Amino acid sequence: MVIIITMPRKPFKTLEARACQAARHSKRREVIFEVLNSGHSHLNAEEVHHEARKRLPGIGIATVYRALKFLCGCGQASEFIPADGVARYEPGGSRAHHDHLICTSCGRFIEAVDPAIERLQEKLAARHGFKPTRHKLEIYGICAGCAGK
Amino acid sequence: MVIIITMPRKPFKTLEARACQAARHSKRREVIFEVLNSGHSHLNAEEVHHEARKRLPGIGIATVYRALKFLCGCGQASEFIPADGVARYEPGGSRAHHDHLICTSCGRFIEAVDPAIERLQEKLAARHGFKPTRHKLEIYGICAGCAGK
DNA sequence: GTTCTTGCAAAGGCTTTGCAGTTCT
DNA sequence: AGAACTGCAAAGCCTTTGCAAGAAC
Repeated sequence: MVIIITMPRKPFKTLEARACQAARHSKRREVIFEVLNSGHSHLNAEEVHHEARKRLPGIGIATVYRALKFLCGCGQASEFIPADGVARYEPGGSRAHHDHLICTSCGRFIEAVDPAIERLQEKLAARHGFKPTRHKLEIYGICAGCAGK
Repeated sequence: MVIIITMPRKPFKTLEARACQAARHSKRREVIFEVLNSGHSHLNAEEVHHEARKRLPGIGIATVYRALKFLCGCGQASEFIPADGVARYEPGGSRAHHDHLICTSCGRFIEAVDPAIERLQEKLAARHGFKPTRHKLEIYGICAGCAGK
């Protein structure tokens, strides 16, 4: 049986260079880009909005959502959706790929990569005649800090 | 910095045996359990509802959601949330763990497991002082069928 | 009879969209 | 001027919840 995934949450479409260049210089987008790159990471839209407001008090949540989709489309940000279904955003595109260890006790996100796992994933996909374009690995559990308590 | 994940979508809580036994015999729950085990897999709540209606025309969507959470809590079903943020359900608990290859062209879900990857994931977590409880690996790409076209 | 379950409708939470006004080129 | 961007409020979608009625024990 074939299951069709309908995507009510519109995935950002990868924009062509043309579209990215057609973009105008916008203070809002710049600020949102800065927020993503300011050390805070894995922020959700609301948190990005909160940070952005500190710099541009009038900025609206819709603008934040629009800018995030735009940045994702241009490869300047990436979106990921953890088990609670609420999108979170990181600077950069897939270039800086990494997986996540997510602490279910304190909510901390730890970034990690293991080249060996990456290779095995490729092989696993190949074994099923599948051409992978991207993947997502999330490990939920208890982080070192929380385990110590 | 620590990020707290708020979980607006309430994760099903693992029910104690007591709670599972306190449950009454309910035709609805039985039917929903059957739907999950009927060969259709990776159904979302709406699809489960649709199937369940064929057998019990009057069943409501709220009942479906409640039953799914309940079954997940008892380990008789498991929930997973793919990149579109819409929950999908499978029969069985974590016992029958597997990862997913998801075709972005036709929407097909392919189940796969690779013990070597599982082991490496454990090691990766351990390397970060992290005690994993569960994990999720999704590989998005093009399946063999779609690639052939 | 008490406790659990259900349907319905309403509410919630996150995200997108329509539209009129604003900004950039 | 023309095209893109923005804020606001409204709408959408998926999911949860309150409540009165129903079913199970």
